[in-house]
Amino acid sequence: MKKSSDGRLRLVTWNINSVRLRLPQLKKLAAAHSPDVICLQETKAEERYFPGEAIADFGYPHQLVRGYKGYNGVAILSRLPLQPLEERHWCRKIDARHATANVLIGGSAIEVHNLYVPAGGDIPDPEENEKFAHKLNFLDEMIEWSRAQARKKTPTIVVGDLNVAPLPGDVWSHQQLIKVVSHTPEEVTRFENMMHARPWVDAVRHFVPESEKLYTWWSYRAQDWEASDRGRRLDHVLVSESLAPKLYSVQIMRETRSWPQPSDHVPVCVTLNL
DNA sequence: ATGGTTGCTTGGCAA
Repeated sequence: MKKSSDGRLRLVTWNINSVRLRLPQLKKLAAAHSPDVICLQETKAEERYFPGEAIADFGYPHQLVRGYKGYNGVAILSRLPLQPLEERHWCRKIDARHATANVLIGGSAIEVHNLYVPAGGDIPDPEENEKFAHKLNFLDEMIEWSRAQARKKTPTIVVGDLNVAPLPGDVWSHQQLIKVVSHTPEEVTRFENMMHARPWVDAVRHFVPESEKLYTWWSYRAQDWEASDRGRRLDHVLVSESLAPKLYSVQIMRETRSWPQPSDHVPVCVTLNL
């Protein structure tokens, strides 16, 4: 009997910054790497305008889409069947920052959470900047949420644009970004507490030492993003402990930042041998 | 030096 592909799961997370504008890039990514599951953030499309048929046509018929007009929006696209789960209402808002489903593979299920954490504005002070306050509250809720499912047996993967670069090696200059939203001690401490709460394993740092610089985002504002290389690692793949031994490889798809009309984030790909 | 670019909701936000 022919061996099925049940043993391998390849998952990509990508802040696509408009799914309609970058549909050709999504198709190219799917063709190049053939992931089983693609988690998107910042789709920026109402659900009725989400290009679901086109995406099904290039291989992802199972879809869970959350979206609003113009901002936020997340989606889980899959070659494998999905069993939608109820997303949490973070910070008492309904804002399309969370999509969650069981991915059914080889007779078992893996719980996938796709999250888009608020960026938090420019001023790193919750008193002066309500967007930063919202971000800190969101991260506090992620700690509680992780704690609530501590040592749960369900194999779980959390991915998304978490908008925090937790390690000095996750930013181009730890010193110069210490007071910049995404790398402040307030955010980093919360991120660490969230990681310890379930606990989660950082799938990318599982393979790449902390001393090595790693980025998934480069600002549109740089004259030459590649030459200046002032990036940050904002996009993450976290796995529950039982999945850590099954991690096979990770890849940050830096090359997509050079594609025509790129997103400012690049996809992160993780492969597990189940 | 407090700029710069992009994408959406066409004009002012959000990132």
